[in-house]
Amino acid sequence: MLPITEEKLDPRVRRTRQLLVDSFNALLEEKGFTDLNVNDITTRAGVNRATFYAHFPDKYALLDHAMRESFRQAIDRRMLSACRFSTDNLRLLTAAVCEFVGSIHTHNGAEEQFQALAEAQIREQVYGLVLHWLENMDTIQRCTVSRERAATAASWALYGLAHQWAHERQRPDPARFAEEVLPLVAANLGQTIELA
Amino acid sequence: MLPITEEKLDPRVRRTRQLLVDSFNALLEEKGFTDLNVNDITTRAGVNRATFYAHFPDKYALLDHAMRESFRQAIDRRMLSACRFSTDNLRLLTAAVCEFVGSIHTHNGAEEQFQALAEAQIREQVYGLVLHWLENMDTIQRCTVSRERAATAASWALYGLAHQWAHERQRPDPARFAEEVLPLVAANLGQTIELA
DNA sequence: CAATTTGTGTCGCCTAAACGACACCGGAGC
DNA sequence: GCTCCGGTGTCGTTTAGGCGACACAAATTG
Repeated sequence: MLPITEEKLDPRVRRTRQLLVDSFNALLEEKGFTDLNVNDITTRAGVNRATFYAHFPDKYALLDHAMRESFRQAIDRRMLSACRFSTDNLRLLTAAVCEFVGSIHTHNGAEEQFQALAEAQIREQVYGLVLHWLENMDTIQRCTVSRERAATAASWALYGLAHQWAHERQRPDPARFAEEVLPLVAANLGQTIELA
Repeated sequence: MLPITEEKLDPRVRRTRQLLVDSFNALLEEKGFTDLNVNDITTRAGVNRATFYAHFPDKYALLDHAMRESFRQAIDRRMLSACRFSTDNLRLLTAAVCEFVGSIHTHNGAEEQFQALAEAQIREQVYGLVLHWLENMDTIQRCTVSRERAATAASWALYGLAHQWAHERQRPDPARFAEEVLPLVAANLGQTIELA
């Protein structure tokens, strides 16, 4: 029941999606999200424009997909999805979210709709991961609220903190910041579990 | 009539070929040419094995293609194919061949059939380039031999010198070596043209 | 204002590539 | 000897993608 959704899909599909995502990310750095059209993306990807619409309804959907992929990789790289809950992992997750939010903030700070979609993606995945952790806890104590509510609170709190951190002019080290705010996030989970 | 053979071919074909070439080059570094099979190549490229045979009859043909591409890029990068003849360009070409031969020699020194195919590819292209230069000369003087013969002599001499250079234990700088042997190569062309 | 221009989204026809199955060969091991 | 097996090469069927054309909306421009 690992969250590894390694869909064994047609190599052509996988390839085309990757090409589009890569092209999109490159253009994002160069031109920003707003002035960047489907034609740019497909041309650079070496893919026909019609093919784009076979995969994504519009560029917003691609942004959504790209963000999901990008953030998922950031999580996987730290081997957080494979692990179970621990205060260490929670700290690592916090730092990871900070770095991710920070990087997109510095690069695409002004872009409105961009931020919104990225935000939703990140929260969604943090929610999923935290919930996954909670479900696999062996010591389930003091379940005053459902895991879902706890996960919701934790994911929003976590993102909010990262957001604030990203907007500070003099950002402290992500790891240090994570250490600092750990109790706040843990408090949300503390309603369902007993922290070590 | 530029040698830019930018065949406007189906993006799928271009893409697949590139994937195969990249995969091939990577495996070449890791395992060498002999122990490396079609399955390895296609698996890494994310391409079906049958597709490989739609493009190349066997791995030798792919090596041929990869060498051609690789060397052509090395030439294009120095903008030699776009230029006309000059002693400077001849010097640059010599240095380029040395570097290319040197790199494949250090990496795949032992591989027999590998060397043979690479050799043929390089000579062929040097021949084509030199011939192109000769054909576009404006001062055609003392044509005692045909351009084709001169190009043949020059390309073989050039490769031979690069080959010897690559086999020396203490290789001098390619540019320096090119300067040193320039008269030898130029001598072959000297039968058809008057050097400045 | 009308006349472009630029970007978007869709559709039908055709081809490259995926997939699985097949026969073949040469070597390893009983 | 024999079988087994990994690698090779081919074939028929199905599907993703390329291509051009189309209608449409939103700027731009004269």
